[in-house]
Amino acid sequence: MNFPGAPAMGSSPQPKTRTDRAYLLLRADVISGRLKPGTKLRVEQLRADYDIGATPLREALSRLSADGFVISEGQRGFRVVPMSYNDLQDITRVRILIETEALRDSIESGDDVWESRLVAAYYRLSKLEAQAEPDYEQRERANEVFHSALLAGCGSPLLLRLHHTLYDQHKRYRNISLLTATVPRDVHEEHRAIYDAALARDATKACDATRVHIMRTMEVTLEVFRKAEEKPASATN
Amino acid sequence: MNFPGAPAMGSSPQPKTRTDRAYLLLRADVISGRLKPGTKLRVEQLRADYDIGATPLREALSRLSADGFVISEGQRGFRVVPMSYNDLQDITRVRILIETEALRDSIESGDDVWESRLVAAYYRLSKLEAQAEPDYEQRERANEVFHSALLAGCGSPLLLRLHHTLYDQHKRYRNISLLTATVPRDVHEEHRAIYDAALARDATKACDATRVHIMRTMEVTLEVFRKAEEKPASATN
DNA sequence: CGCCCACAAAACATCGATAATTTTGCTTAT
DNA sequence: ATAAGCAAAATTATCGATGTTTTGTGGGCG
Repeated sequence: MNFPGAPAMGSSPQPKTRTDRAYLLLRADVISGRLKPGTKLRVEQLRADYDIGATPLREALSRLSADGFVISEGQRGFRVVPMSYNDLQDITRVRILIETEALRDSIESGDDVWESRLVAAYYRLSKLEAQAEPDYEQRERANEVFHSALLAGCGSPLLLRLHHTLYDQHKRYRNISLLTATVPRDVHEEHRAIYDAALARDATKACDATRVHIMRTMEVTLEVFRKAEEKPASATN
Repeated sequence: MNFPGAPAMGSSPQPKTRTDRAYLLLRADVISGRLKPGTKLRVEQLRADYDIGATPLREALSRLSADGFVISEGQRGFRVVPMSYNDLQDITRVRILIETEALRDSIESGDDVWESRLVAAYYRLSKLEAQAEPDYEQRERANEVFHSALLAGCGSPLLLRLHHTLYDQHKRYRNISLLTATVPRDVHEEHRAIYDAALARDATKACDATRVHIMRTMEVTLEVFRKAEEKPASATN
């Protein structure tokens, strides 16, 4: 009764194996903040929460530890990687390094397809950013698509992979700051600057704009984060 | 991947957990070339070879797949990451990016301890490189220690971590080219240039020298690698 | 003669249970 | 009362066994 299987549906990535599902779920929960920094990840607990066996869970946790989302403490289990002022600065710094390099490459070697995809992504993002009543969920996704589109022309799989991981690690910090969103900031203008420079094939200008953009993002986040650090309401669960 | 900030020590005498041992053994065997590119990693086989249960092995393989040493193919098990001309170029490029950034930082903020360790590492490396009858094992280790010492002053844990992984991925390519060692090359001179610039606190010059050094290493390896690619003797096992 | 389907064998992924280790809580002596 | 030492409890790491998917092979049909 096992047919060769339904044709692949690209849009909804239903993970084929349980390890993959566990990986994606845990990753998403760490990034979204549902799993708080420093939380101990007891396998029994996770087993109940996700309805996945211990083995695939441990495998997923192993992968995540290599990615830097959780830490594997000797024989004392796993816990969510803590967040810190210094860590955010470190991630930001490396992200700038990786992203500007990839962007430069992308701009210099991107073809027509790259351009048109970039235009589309920017158009969509602009529309969402212009909304008076923002849907953060969609906006976040559009933001991610836009940044990916910028780099898509880059010829280095490694750079893209690193960027993906760093982007999500950074996102974790950004997510906690969204809650307390604060400082006035014209994000759209920053995006526009990058976009214009990219289309004009001015790599240096685009990289500068990207640097500014990422730095500003970090600064806003740092602000919120420092406050949150003073009164730690983290669940030690 | 879990490693302390400590400089590379070849062998962790007794990894605390079996997963760790499996991880280190597999990693070493992939890097050394004992496990050939593309080889299918059958769990039963590994189980027999390393005398470690299936669970820790799978966890180790998961970590390695996140590190980029093996690939996890859907429901079709694991295999050693293939090697290719393009991959080497990609790794080299990113390694240069990461290593020069870390080096610049290190030079600008390294203290006395950093300096003295660097002197020691260079001294040892020089001695080994001057030997008429080279011990590649030791030389390789000294090389690693030297490069680590150069970067040790860098304030970014992330950069160091990335460097460590990239260095080892690069090493894998270098190892296969050692067998067919060929092109005349004054490695010591390249090291000296980096060393002198670093001690003189000339970051730009040191980065340039590093770039040259890494590029030369890649070129030598590419040479050998291209030949090997023509007559593929790889085990499809 | 070749292609396709069905079946069998192998390998992978997963589960439940066991062994080993760490943490916790309690007792006792200073 | 406090700190050290021991014992129980919780939790992790690991193993052996079981279900599923994939792969290889042979026979039937066009």
